[in-house]
Amino acid sequence: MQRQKKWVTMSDVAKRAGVGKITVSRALRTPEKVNATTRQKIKNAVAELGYVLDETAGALSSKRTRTVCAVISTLDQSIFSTTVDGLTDGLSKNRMQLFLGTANYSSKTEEALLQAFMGRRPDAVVLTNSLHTNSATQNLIQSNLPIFELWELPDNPIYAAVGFSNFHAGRDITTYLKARNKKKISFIRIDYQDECRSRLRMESYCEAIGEFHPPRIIEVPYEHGTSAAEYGAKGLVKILEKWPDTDAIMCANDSLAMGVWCEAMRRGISIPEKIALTGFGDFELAGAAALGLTTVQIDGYQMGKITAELIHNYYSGGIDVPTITDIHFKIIERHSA
Amino acid sequence: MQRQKKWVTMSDVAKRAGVGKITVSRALRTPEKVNATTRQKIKNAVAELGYVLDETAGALSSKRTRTVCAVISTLDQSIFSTTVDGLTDGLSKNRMQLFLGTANYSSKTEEALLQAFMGRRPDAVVLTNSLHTNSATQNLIQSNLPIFELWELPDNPIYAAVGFSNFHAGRDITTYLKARNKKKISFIRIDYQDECRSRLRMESYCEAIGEFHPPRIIEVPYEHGTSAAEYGAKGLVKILEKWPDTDAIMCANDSLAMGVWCEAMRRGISIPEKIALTGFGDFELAGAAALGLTTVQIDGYQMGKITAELIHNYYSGGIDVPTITDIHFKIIERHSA
DNA sequence: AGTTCTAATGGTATCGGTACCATTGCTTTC
DNA sequence: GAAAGCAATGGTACCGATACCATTAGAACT
Repeated sequence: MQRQKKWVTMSDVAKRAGVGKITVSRALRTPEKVNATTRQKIKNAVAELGYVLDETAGALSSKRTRTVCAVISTLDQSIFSTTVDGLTDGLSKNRMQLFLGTANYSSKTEEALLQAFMGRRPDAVVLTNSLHTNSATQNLIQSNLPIFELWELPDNPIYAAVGFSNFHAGRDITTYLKARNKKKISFIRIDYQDECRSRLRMESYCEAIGEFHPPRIIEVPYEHGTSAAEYGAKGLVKILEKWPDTDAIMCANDSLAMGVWCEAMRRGISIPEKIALTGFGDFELAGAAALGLTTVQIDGYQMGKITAELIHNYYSGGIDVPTITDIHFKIIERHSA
Repeated sequence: MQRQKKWVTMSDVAKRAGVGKITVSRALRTPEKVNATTRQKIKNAVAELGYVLDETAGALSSKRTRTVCAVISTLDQSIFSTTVDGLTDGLSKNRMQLFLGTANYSSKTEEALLQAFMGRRPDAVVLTNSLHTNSATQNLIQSNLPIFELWELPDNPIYAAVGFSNFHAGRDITTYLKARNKKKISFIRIDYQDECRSRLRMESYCEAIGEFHPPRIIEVPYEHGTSAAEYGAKGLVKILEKWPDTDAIMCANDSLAMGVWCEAMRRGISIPEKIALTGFGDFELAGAAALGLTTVQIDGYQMGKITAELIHNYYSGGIDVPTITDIHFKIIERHSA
């Protein structure tokens, strides 16, 4: 254990500038309330001493930590990374910072993480896992904090939701394929523990397929270490076995679609002539320079940024936070379907 | 601005359990120093009141915030996401939490972010950007905090580095291709602002190519909104124009390689028969089920986890933190080269 | 019995800021 | 000219934990 640096304190700055420390506080927090000359003196003292305001102490007395805790499912190869970028960017504009934790699609882990995070007394909580344990939900409600659920629009948000309708997304993609005269549409998804968003899209696929033909669903439970592309490749094989007349495949995400695409290439199955293919997420690999995948685009960065702004509004007064903020989705038409 | 919840305090718990509040503190921090029956009474009181220890206050008096600040280049589609997962997982084991910020490959932004982060009085700082402004470096040194530079092994780390040799990685991949009897090897990279890691790999490519043939390098400055795959696709076109006899392409990352791969498919260029292809990073898309790309694998998760442990060691006493921790890399041989 | 030691517990000061209220001096208003 | 208003500043009491030292009681040893 090494020595701790002795930090310069606000009193040091005050002494140096020849003012009271409360004036220093004001000069840093609400400069407009301090006379210009005084402000300059303080500014100089701060620079000379290399003072950095201690948010830790400020948080304790003001009861505002200016922190937000985010629990996300995973960062690895996931749709949530842009959202985190948007969050951190948006928060830093308002001198707020983000605590990050990953729950690996487990609501049990999420609960433990939230417990730990509550000790940080955040000003807001952001969640991307769709399912929470009862106990976690109770604690969140009792905390009386603004809780933001992202990437979906639940019927009863704990506090507020910023996202889009997964149900509509699944429906629209199905409709899109039907409109392209596809007759036999299959669906592939990975069944992550405690995740229900791609299930929603599956349900809407079923509804949109309706009387058209019985649903054709490949659903594989997630196992650690197996890549989505692998599931996709295997999924295609299964589909060809079970339903050889399939002429369109909807994938629950772009990584799955990549697996399907590559396996199709290997087998000489042309896309979209023989089988049309759609994904979800509009990952980099979906772009025209790569797979050219028809997919659903969601602006994850914007979702994070908007959430940061809503949090700011919540504490700025006057502005009510909407329970539901729909950022919508967009079907990006490329040459795979 | 909404009402704040009145949190239960340690004194409330102490009163309920009929002990002094310092005993409550001990029961929670160092349970072994408290009598079993007392501990149980306190445990009950905590449960009944739903008490959550306020780390904010604890940090102020103990001068240990149990937080770590990480500034990463970007999360989006990047190699750093697994590292962040590893960090958060590793830290939470020791009741520590991670503050995250993204610097978008700009050392100016990194500097601003670090300034803000210093206000949080972290116990350690983690950086993935390779270049820092002078002022940022000075501040970091003066902070006297353990600073961890990741994903590389600089000659003079500010405090400590956890990573691998980018130079060796570039060299080994070049040697690998030469050993496969490749005669004309080109290299593609994106020139990000304030980033020098892929440049290191490029330099070692030049060195390893040596007298073999003049270096063949395609280097494109990064522009926001353009995907790596797009650069890859365009890069292949340029290479075919400038050096039609190229029989191997080294890409500075797997996303670039995907662009090359897809463009090659479109043009009917067979990989690896006509042109061998290598990437860097071993992203999901490189896997056997997808592109089957020969690439360099780095265990980013482990890098984060190890860093978390080093931070813990630093504060646990006794154990010295090594200046350099080499986690190595591995060439994964698949069918693209 | 007296001394020493240890385990268990508590009292008080303190960490470094901000909230709240008070004060000062000057301008404005009727 | 007195009252009221306002801008600028400061004093003091906290916020909710932990550090540090003190205290107590009983065990162990001489």
